[in-house]
Amino acid sequence: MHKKAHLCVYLRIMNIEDTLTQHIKNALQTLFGLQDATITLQSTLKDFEGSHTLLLFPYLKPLQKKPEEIGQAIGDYLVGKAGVVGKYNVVKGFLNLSLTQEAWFASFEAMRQNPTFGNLPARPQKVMVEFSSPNTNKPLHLGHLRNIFLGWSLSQILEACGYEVIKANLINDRGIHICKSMLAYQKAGKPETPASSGIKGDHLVGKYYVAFDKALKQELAPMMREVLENQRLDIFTEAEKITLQNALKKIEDLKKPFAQAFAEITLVEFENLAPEILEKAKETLQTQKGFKALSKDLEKGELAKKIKNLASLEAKTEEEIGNIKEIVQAKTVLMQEAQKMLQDWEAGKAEVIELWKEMNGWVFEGFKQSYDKIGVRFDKIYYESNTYQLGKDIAQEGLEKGIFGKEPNGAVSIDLTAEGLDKKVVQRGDGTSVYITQDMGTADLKFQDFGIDKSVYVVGNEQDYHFKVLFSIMKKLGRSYGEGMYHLSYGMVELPHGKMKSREGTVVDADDLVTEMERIAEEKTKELGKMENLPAEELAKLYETIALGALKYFLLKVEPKKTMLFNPEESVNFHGDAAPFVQYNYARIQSILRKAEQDQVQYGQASYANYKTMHASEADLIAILLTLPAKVQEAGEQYAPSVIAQYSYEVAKGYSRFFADCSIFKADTAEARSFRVALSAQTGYTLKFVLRLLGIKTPERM
RNA sequence: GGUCCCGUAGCUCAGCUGGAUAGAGCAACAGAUUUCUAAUCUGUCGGUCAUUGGUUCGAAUCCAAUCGGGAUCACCA
Repeated sequence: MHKKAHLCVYLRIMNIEDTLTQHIKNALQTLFGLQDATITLQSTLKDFEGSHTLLLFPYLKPLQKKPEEIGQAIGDYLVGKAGVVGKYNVVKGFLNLSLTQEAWFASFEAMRQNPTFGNLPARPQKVMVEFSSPNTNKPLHLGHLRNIFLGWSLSQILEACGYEVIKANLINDRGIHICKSMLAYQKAGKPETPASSGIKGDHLVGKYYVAFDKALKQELAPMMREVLENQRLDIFTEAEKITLQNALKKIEDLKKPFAQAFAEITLVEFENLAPEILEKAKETLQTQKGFKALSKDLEKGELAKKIKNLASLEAKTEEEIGNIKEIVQAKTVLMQEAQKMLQDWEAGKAEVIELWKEMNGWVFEGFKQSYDKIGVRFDKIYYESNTYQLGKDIAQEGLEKGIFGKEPNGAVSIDLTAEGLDKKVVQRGDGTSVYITQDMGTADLKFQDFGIDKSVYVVGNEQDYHFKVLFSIMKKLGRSYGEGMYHLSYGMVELPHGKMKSREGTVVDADDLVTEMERIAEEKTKELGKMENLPAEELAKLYETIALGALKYFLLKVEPKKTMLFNPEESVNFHGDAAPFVQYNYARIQSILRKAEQDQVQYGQASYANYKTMHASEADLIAILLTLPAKVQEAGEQYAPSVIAQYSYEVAKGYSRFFADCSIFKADTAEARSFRVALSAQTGYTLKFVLRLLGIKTPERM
């Protein structure tokens, strides 16, 4: 009872912003009779004295007074009344407030007393976060890692925000992609297994996927030549012929403007350029390919314009060739065999199912190892082989409700043009599912399974449109969770030379990357030579903690929707704005706490009750620590782990500065020493808290 | 072509519910350790916030147009 009342007092003082806001409201009303004025508080810029700044601009007009006048009046009121504000200064339209030492101590104490500081009150809502959702034909790569880390971190953040969170993974274990791997495996004719080959299951299956692709290319090349050069179309249906002829005509039509534009270019024009660009240009001119890449290297000007024009013509031609390829590819023996296998799978043909189960089993085992390694697990795993037929009843339901309509051939569709979207088919004319059919069904399944209020999808931004449509449909159908659907859309991770392309072997494999990061972590640790006394087992754990931390932080600190660049040579830093720096500060704090224990330094409130002269970096650090709940809330509301990542760096930097400015065990007074240990402990709590939200571990020493 | 996203320092990124002199890290340069972890701290250098116009007391931030980059526009997934 007593304890509870005690806590309430603290909680009231704790939120300085709320307290200040309330006092300022009172001031405005008492002094000027202003009701319900908007109050904008922001943190004070470095160069000015104070910690909180009130913007006075909004009051200038209604009060018809100068900002200095208003600022002084409010400032005087606050200093007189509140006991929170010690002094103030007014600069132009800004009222800078300095808090009293008592206010800092009181808020610090409140924070310390709250063992779950940073967690928001529980709310009776369930949210499912679906992430990872891999295909089972190849191993995880860097792009998947961005997805997985985002999903995991968001789950932790939402839990801290008080939601009950279900982490779900929807594995795409069926379809043409896995049939390709299966077919290649079958054809290879030797009974290779992960055990026999020593290759991790997902990598082994990926190997056969690549093999299929290679064989397909070989088969396709002469066929494409037949079509493109000899225009022989006898193997195609009439409808296909028409499409192909159209495409061929377009390509033909593009040739003349291309040749014309090409003729206008002379090598002389390139001669002023850097030698490496000249080299590139020569090659491009010779092969008449790669104009797009070349145009990126050029400065603005006449020449760049010409090259750009060529690049655009080249792209159009390539697009047409792509269209042709799609049709021709379907005629290859390999693709037809793969399609046949898919049909057999759907028909439940025993030997196909058996092989499918075996190979998927290998992949799942491989994925499990990867997930374990990066510290990720799921509460629920869905398999698309179980869900891909779902959603047909919803198509029916939509028809009955008049939300969907029928096409002449029986396809079910929805017209979303009123919302700026298009018409979308949700079920084929033959009654079978399309992609969105199963997503509708799965959305309902998730609700049936867990009674969720919100549903988050961590999926790449190439599916932005798809989710707009899906969410719109589920809302129209009146689903209770419809308003709570959110697409956490993230951008691609690009490499210095451009996109990752599995076919060109420029994919950064997730397992390889983690291993490489651990190697670097080991190298850096050894360079520093501080950890030589640690047993090998603990060292290995430390390397893993640092390596994964660096990688996760690197991928999480950037706003999700932005395309980001990954440069293997230099991207994942261990210094500055990076996880190892944050972890390092945590480790330092643990070292301090160990020493405090050893020296039997008390650091309860009583031990520093008489400490009065706080250093500026101590107050700054408290101010940073106090914003934890606000940061958690912001990150949750915006679905933005980047907010937490940036905050973790802010905390670490604040501590690092404090550490440099204030000696702890050699402090002038015992009070100062105790307080600084307490401040370190609270910082340690905060660092651990936020790093956990990012899925990053904290080392006890490093 | 329609729609959506992005464009901030040499590089990678913050800031974008409008507020002071646009911030960090990396890189470069100059300092700091008889001291609790230097994977650190302090400082210097570095910017027409893509461009133009508009709204406003005030715009990197909101609106419009333009230019660049990307994505997407299937009865594919």
